[in-house]
Amino acid sequence: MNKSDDALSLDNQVCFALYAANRAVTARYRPLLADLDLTYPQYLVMLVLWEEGRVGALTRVSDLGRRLRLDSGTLTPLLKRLEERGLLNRQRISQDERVVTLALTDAGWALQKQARSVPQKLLCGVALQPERLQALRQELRAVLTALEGEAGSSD
Amino acid sequence: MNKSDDALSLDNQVCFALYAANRAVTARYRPLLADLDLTYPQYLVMLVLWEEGRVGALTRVSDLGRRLRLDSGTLTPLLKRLEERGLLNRQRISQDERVVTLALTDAGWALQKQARSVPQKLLCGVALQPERLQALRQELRAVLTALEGEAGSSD
DNA sequence: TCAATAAAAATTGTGCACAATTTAATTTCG
DNA sequence: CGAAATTAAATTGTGCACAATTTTTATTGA
Repeated sequence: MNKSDDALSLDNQVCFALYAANRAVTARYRPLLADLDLTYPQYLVMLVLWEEGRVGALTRVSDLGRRLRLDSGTLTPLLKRLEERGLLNRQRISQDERVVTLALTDAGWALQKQARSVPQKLLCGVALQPERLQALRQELRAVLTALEGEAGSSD
Repeated sequence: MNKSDDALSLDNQVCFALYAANRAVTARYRPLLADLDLTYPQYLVMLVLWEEGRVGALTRVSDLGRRLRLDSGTLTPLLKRLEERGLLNRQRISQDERVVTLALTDAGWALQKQARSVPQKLLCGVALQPERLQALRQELRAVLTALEGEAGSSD
């Protein structure tokens, strides 16, 4: 049996490539985010809050979950850590006491300034053309869409 | 500031696409692997052992780590679980007592038969052409190579 | 020789992910 | 109205990842 024919061969698995590449990218982020004292998932949460807060929207935990594809089991403890650090406040809304909304503090907004240089720094020293990365991003979005069965072109 | 220009926009981040796609793929695997009572990382370990055991090689924990880019902090407890389930044996070698080698049991080899249908089943119901997936795999390998600074075309 | 160094795996501790369940609030509908 | 169903978040428990340290064994070199 030829290795390149074998569906169980590690090297032939897109999924392993995805798994390994994801961890390699996250590892590349780690020292940059350490300067902000954030983990990668925490950084993603902050990205959403910076983006939605900018237009004056109040982000709910469920909104975050929809954007990041994470549930409350992951988000609740993560958000508590960010709250303890003083980056955001969590508050139930009076119209519906089940809902928790998230509001950035001044410290949370201040951190955005520091974070602006992260994407630039990340690409620095990586020998990959931006166009190629954008093509990859679109391919990955297509995979995500196909797997989720969603119309995912705008969110 | 235009959203599509914003480097801090979630939608523009290749890295988030990678993160989300990876989790979506793993989620797609989960029910298939549940039939084998394996997690995805456990499945990857078994793939390596099936592949290397086939040629009669004794796989070391360090070999696994190199292939999967995982350290002993991750592998040791995972391998202990697989050993407890009777899928493999861990044994230190006499030439160098620091080294732990892994040998599949009969049950470990038997599981390979069940696993053969997994790649097929995974693609079933996913509206993605195989050629496109292979192109994606190669792109991801290029990213991995660029990030690790390795010659990664053969392993 | 034997102390210093290096190497392999294990251990410890933190923080995700995610399934499953629980709690509390809201909505639906008979 | 008021019980049943639904929803949002929190909780509980398991299994990765990974940094940092420790333990054990092997190798090096003065």
